[in-house]
Amino acid sequence: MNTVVDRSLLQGATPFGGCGVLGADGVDGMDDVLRTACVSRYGQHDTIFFEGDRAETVCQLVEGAVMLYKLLPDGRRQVVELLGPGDVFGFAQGEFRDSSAETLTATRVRFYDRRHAERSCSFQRVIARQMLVQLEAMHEHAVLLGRMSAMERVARFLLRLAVHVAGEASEPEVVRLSMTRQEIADYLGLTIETVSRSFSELRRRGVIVLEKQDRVRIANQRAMEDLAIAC
Amino acid sequence: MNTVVDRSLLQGATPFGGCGVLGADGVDGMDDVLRTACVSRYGQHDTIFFEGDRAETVCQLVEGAVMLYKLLPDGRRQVVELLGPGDVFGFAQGEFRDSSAETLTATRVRFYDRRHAERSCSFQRVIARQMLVQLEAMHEHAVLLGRMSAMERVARFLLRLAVHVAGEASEPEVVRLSMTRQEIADYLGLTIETVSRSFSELRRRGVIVLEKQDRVRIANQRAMEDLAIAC
DNA sequence: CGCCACATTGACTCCCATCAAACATTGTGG
DNA sequence: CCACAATGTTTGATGGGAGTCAATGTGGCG
Repeated sequence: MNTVVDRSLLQGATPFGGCGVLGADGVDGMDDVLRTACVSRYGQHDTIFFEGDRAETVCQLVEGAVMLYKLLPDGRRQVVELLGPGDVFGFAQGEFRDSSAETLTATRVRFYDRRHAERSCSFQRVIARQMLVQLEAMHEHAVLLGRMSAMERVARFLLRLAVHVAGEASEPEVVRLSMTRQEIADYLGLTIETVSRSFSELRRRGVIVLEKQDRVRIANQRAMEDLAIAC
Repeated sequence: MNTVVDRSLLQGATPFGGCGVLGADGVDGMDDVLRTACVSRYGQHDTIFFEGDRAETVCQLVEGAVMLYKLLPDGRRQVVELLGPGDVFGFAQGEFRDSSAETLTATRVRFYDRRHAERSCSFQRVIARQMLVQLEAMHEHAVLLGRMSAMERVARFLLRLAVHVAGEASEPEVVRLSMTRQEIADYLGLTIETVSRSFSELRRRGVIVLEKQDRVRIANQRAMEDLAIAC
């Protein structure tokens, strides 16, 4: 007596990607969750919600890319997560969102009612899975932020995007950033100048080619991996 | 027809603390989960598991404190999480543990069988909750690692411990670290010397008093909060 | 006491942030 | 179509915060 579950709910992974997870079992509130879901479209650099907003929905990225970030009172910003199709976000522990969400590209987002989501077993399963994937990604990122040099951070960032794009059909080893230098800097815990200098240095060494400002070809995969320290 | 659930399963929060969560509903595999659970004791600085170990259990901290850390090939270490009573850890996305777990104090840990845990609805609910709490803590920590000065990191660290200890009966504003300077450094993304210098600077300014090496009295709460930037 | 591990302090270096200016890219309107 | 903002990026010069290396201090325990 499986409920019919939109397949898109059952994808999800983290930095810019999505892979399979299963769900949909016994009798629970899944019907409610799906019945109350709705999809919205966003342009590039639109805000989906702000840190501190009341968290009445759970969001799932259907298409596009989203970043979550937090601000310090003096304006310093840290991008805490990059999300791709299938990823779930905006699920808060307390009453309010713990970070802001902004699109990196044109995007479609599905919203579920939080009350219903919390009641549904299948949904909890998907959430648990998602949170776990994101948590492990955060552990990785903590190592990057706490222990890596600027060059290592940038190399790892590019390599990671490359791996996640690899699945897609587009030319291999050409990564589309779809982030400004400032956004990359705020993700990697660096300044825009340091990110730019790192790109230039990689270009100088022939490790990458900047096809356009937001398109990077990885010319020397091996050198890249050495710089990123085991990836 | 509620199954009888050990209350300890239903606690859990993150940095060194635990607060309530509910669980235990309908018919699911919770019985199995609990029947297969067992508790182990550890001394101080014991390893519970290593990164890369097969992840066949899910762990819950009953008593004590545990840190999760990751190592880079060249030996650099990043402590990615601090856990207290009630916290769940060691739940892996894939087949292997993504980080190592080491006790900071004498500890009791309950182990659940992963297969059973994945089947149980109640358990999934607890896991989802736990992952969420930890994920939000990681977001906070990413800000610290990516965007804060050494002094801000140390101040925030102390203040955070103080808040979590506050609930307990012990003297107010006296924080027990139960971590070496090296462990603190590896958590905050600093070196041992920088941590030590920051403590000394705080002492010099009269913001803290070092009662013993691992006991810190926060003498000037206000000054501390200013240093930690809104906490 | 004297060892041992851990912590503190000092001197020096270097990576990255900061400030500033030039350069590139895109879109707009004359 | 080009001039020209407007935004985003790169490059340069400089300084400071934190890392590194080394020596000294300190507390715990056999």
